[in-house]
Amino acid sequence: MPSLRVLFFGSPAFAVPSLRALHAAGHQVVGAVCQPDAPKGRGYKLEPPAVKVAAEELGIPVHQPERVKGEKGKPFLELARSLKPDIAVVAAYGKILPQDLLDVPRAGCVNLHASILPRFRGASPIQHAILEGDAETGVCLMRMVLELDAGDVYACARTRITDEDTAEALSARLADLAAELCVKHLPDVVSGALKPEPQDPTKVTYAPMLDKEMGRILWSGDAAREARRVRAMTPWPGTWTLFRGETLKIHRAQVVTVEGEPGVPGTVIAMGPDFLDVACAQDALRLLEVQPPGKRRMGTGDFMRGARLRVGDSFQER
RNA sequence: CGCGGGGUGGAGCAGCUGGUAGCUCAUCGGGCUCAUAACCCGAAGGCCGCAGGUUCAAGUCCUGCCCCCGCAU
Repeated sequence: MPSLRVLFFGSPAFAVPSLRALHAAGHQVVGAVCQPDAPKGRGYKLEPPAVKVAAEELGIPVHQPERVKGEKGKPFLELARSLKPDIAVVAAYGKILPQDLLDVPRAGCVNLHASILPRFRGASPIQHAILEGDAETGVCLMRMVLELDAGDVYACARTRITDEDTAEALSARLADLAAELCVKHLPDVVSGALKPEPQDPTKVTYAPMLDKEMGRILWSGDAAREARRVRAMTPWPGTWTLFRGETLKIHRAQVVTVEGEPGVPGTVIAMGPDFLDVACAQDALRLLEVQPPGKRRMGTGDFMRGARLRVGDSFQER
């Protein structure tokens, strides 16, 4: 297999297996482009993206342009051209690439997207696949065009979503699938041996960027969906509700079927030694692991003891 | 110097304006029960994060340090 000059774009952990796989497959990764280090965590400590850490370990030159578009992006555009890549592989880079940058590699740019396109174009396909209750999801290797995630698809790999999958776990699995898919098909993409399929425009759905608000538990909703929300928003943005005026994080929960009317949404309708059931509009959500502000996460049993919680107490949606 | 909460028997918490540490659970012993997050009686278990300071007296006030966490990013 001929070694290709690959320019890699990616930032978070999801992109790391692909970067490593390309390197391990003997391709010449001429650069790893990722987001600039950003202040994170308590006290604003500067943290490098996962890709930067991995790239440095592999001896791959790292580039962290502030801008890749417009006038301010010119320097990086020149840099990219100077690397003379055969192809660019993009995996959760975090910035939109302009056309002049997409045109730099001789064989264009491909993207590793964490869904079976055209379902869930956009920034958070993994989380939305869980939230919507999809039975399976996957990754696609696709041609990049200016419109977000709209390019023709070269190949996909699928995986089932289990009842236990959190976004974190599923993301790790998909990252490995992406790495495999990428290494397997890249040479044929560059040679032109593999022809991409256009996406069916009637089946397009979007997975918009997540925010804090997506982690709000809707007691006025279906408990099954809220249970999925807990898994989908793990570890970020996390799932939470309001209890006695303060936010309570919910780390683990499951659905409990309730005959007839569960009761006033948000109300505790049953308690056990290590769980408590809260009424939703449909069925109830059984809380198993929570976290009050300023405390570490704890089993629901511990939480109930400290909070002196009783049946009839309630959680607020907003 | 981003904002803020917290470190009290094994666990989760209370302890207001300083005066010999309390609650719920767990544990151990005994009893009771068809059953229940079972219940009743009794017991053990804490140098109150660390180091100084103020005071007749500090978990409780002051100072410094260590550790945990929430928000924000």
